[in-house]
Amino acid sequence: MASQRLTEYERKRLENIKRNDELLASLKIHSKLADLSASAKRNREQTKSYKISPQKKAKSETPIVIRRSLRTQGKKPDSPGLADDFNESSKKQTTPKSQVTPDKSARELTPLLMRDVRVSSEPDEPLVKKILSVSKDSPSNGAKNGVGMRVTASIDLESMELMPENIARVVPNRILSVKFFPSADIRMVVVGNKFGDLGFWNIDSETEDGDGIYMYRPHPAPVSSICIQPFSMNKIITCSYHGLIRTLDVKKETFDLTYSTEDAIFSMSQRSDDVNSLYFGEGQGVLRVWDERSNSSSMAWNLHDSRINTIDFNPANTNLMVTSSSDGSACIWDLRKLGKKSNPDSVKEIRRDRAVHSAYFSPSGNLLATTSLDDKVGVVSGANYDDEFLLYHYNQTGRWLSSFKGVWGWDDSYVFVGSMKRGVDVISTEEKRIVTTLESPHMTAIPCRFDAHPLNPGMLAGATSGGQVYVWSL
DNA sequence: GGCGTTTTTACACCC
DNA sequence: GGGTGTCCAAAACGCC
Repeated sequence: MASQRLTEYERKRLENIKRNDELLASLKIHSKLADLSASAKRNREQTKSYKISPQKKAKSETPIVIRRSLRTQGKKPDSPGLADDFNESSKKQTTPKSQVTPDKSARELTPLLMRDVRVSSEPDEPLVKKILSVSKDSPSNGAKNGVGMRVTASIDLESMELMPENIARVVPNRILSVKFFPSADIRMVVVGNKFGDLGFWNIDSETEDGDGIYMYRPHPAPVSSICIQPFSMNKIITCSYHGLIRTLDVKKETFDLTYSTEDAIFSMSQRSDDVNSLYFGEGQGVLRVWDERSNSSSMAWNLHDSRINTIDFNPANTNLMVTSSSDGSACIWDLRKLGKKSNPDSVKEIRRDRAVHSAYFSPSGNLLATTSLDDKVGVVSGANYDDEFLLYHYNQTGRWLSSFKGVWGWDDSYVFVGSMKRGVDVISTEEKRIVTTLESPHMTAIPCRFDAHPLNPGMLAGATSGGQVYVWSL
């Protein structure tokens, strides 16, 4: 039975390898064609796009898919013949084994050099320089905005615009996570895709360094979340379905290993007032808190019966946390009352008929928006979040698209959520309806995942399942 | 509650 | 501009 399975995976693996080779070959040809006749092609090919480094391809593209498909299907990753496919040079077993991950192989515990996992042909220097230049300024950025590092503003939806130059294909394939650098000084977007690629797009730097697009492969499986430390932006934390949390230290130019587990990590978040703690959702409903100072994890709480899709904190009271889960609920928790029980009581449970893909507190903390597979966007309000309105919103993204997650803008007025009709539906919490849909002829795909720029009102990034990023601005 | 099965269907490429 | 191949995820349902 088991050996039959393995044979099946081996077959699929070979198919995958072949397909990836073909994909990469076509990309290579494509980029060469683009160089030769850049402006003669269609609109889609004129937009900025990542460029693959030829030397990195064979090494980086093929094995990744294997480990991912095994992992996500719950198979042991170290099946015969697959153990040494990632990085042959680091087979040494000298790395001390972490108490969290007794059976991880050594290669995964070693930090990855940025240049070793670089997939794009762009050199690292301009990106590193840029990030280091803004991370110096960040404390002043934060201070002027007080708690939360977020600007509150009322914006005019009509003036939000998607300019053609603010569109780029940052990575190949499906984007799962998108995040702006929390700086008012640069416009930089970071995205994570299904293959484990991390893409950087410096929107303003096309003259200095090509399209300003950089791509790395720190993970062998989908990048489920990205956190950027607002007070030290040279630290970029990423987590993956493969069970690893890696922290990119831009100063050291390494992707360090922060945490490792056998289970998939589906979500990750930080409290705005505590940069040393990392909250993440692991496996089928487990929440864990990682303390960076002690380099250890707290006890694990069993908050849900299925995967935790999002974790968010109330900006006005970061002791209040909300989790959304595929068990059909979103729950609010008081962190001071989680206690020692492995199954603590929630402050409030919001039930939905099907999986809840997101739950986010509004900028003031007074409202909370959920997006669920029962085709609803819900907004709860009131002293105990007991008042609720539910809005029909078609959320059947199917197999090829990342699920929709409605995000807040820059005050409590609007929730932005992807539309299957190639647009962004904007829900007014006051009018309790979709008041407008952001549309553009430049959008060739459906934006699924969003991030509202924390310091730049009106600037919204939308990421697609084809690796594109759209940035609206005022 | 744990499992196997069924269902969903957008996008990019290529001519 | 239209046809075709990708895809092997995730969730719900049915069965025991």
